[in-house]
Amino acid sequence: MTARRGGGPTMHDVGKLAQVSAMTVSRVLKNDPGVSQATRERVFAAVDQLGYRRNETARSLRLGGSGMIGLVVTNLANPFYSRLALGVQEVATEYGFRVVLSNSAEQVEKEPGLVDGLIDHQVEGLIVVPAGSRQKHLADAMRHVPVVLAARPPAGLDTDCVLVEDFHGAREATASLLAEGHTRIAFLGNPPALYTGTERLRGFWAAHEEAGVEPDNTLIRQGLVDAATAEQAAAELLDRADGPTALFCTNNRISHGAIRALHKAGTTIPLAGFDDFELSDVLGLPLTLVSYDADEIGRQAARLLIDRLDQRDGQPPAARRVTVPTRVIRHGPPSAGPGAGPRPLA
Amino acid sequence: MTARRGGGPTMHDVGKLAQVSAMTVSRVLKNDPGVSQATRERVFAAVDQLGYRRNETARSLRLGGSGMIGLVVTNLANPFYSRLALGVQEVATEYGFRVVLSNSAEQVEKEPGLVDGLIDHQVEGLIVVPAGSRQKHLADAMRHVPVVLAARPPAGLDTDCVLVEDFHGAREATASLLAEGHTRIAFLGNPPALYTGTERLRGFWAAHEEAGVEPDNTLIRQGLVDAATAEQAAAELLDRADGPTALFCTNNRISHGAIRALHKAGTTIPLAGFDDFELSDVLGLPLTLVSYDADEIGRQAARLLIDRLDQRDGQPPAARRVTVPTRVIRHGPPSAGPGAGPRPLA
DNA sequence: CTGTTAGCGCTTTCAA
DNA sequence: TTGAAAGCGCTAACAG
Repeated sequence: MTARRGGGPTMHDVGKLAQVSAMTVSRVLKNDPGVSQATRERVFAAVDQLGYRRNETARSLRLGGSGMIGLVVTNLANPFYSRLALGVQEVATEYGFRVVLSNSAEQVEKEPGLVDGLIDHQVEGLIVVPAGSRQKHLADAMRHVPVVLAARPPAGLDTDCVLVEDFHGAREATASLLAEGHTRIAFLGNPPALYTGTERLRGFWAAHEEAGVEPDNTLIRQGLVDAATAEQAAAELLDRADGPTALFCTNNRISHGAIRALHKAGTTIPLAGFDDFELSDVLGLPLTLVSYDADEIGRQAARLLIDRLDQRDGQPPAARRVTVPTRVIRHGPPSAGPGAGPRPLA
Repeated sequence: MTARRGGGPTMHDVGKLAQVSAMTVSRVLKNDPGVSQATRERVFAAVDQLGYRRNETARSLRLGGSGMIGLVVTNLANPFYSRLALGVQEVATEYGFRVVLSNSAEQVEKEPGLVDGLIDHQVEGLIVVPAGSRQKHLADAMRHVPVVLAARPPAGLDTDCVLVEDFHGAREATASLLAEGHTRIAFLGNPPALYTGTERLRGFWAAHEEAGVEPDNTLIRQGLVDAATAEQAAAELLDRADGPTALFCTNNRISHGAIRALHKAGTTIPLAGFDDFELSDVLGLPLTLVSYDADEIGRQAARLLIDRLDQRDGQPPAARRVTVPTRVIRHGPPSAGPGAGPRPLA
């Protein structure tokens, strides 16, 4: 077992050196106006000399609040989450809160433990991007602190959330493919248990209905969890004689897998999908991407949470739902339309 | 100002319900063997009923150790840092430590504040990827807790660090370009104040010397801080009549900028650089990338730190330096060599 | 303007 | 096997 360190100087030590009580040191450090300038200076001198740092742990205990909010995400390596984290941090800092980040590293089953851990460490609130569809651990968490969901709606919980225009974005991007004349568009999606998955499928479907095109069910693949599974699914579809003339991908990792499949097959067909990504514009592929501001999701979530913290004494406000807009981006060569069929790469 | 929450049930409350003292509750929760089975069960029942969670803040205060280590990075959106963070977390968890992540969001001047904040929150040790070359704040930090540096060496500090084979990797990648006959290779690098910058330039230079090629100083651009500045620098070089026949980039963001410049110029020449990146293999560009395991940097750093924490009572060990190996990866079409000159894109 | 007292929730130590 | 007392470092509330 690892030894724990005892500790450095305390306010008492500082006080002794500055010839005042610990209480006065506390006042000086808190910028309490009721301290003479002379004393103030002596205290600061003592602080410097001892290299004293106030113990926030003791402070939290005494004050009954840690000044921390917890953020739980699945995968920081995905820019979506790291941008979201930046947004949370930006707003939290502004309001004097510190953010403690927890990363479930793609393991859904770790999420409840992370949430509990954060609560044990006295975070005053939580922002969570739930990895799975089970939210019981979040209901438990809500017994202790306010919880705000990001990018996923609550399932049986009465709390705030920040969502992307999933339906709208998917419909718009799909419609753009349909407008180019594509009628055989493959859908590559994450597990239907995820809200974003079903919602984006709904948008995909709605665009078809509006265009009077019947979607081909055999071109719909859900349950893709990462770039590798997406690549395989895409490869299988591309291999079919009656394969798709365009692809729709529900997130950046799935797009990556699909792009890799296209590359390996040595062909290309138009691809639409959620999430813009780095270098998407230099791939030279016909891409239609649904882009949105992940930072903004984080900022909004932080605002909702802090607002709830401010209201802690009064009536808890009714659950709110904030939506972050999407916009469609076009990259690469203009689509040749479905007639051209799969195009060999240059 | 934000109200602070009072608090949920305490051990005292649990004890009252289970008809034991708080002390016994503490023992049960700690798995202390000296408690009767019957009592144990009553306590657990009370814990469940109240939804009790042990207050880690109070615990830390009493124990004189928080069980947390701090990690400071500049930019979580860069996969290098998020992978590193994963590695740290992996090892820390294994040893029962929690990781508190702090992100300076590219603002070098925020780093000292983050470090101080973590110390105030009683982290038992720190892992830092220093953003700049000034390390005075780290010297201050070392007065309180052990500090391990990742990806940068200490400058005037006596402490452990984990480094990449910067020199070796740069030399090897450059050598591969030289072997293809290139003699006019541009160097696009980050500010020389950063260790990785100068070290990678040294490798670049050494490869030239070994090949008997005189590097052209006018092709060397240092001080590039992001993709945008790199893009501009690359564009300027490509625009010259006596421009380079190949590029060397010192990190992923600079590579991204250079690739975009190539794309906009509508030409391509071989590019070598540090850091592999997503979709590098489907760009269809002749790339020579120096790849390494960022997770492993994090893991090693965590090991060094935890080892130091274990030795806290005894003699502090001498500063150690661990190196993580690099390997060179080739992507895209075989280089046509310098004779071919800039090649129009397909 | 400054100090004393008490206690945040927990655990170590000592006693029963 | 269990409990009482003391105190980790800090600060609100009350003196002086």
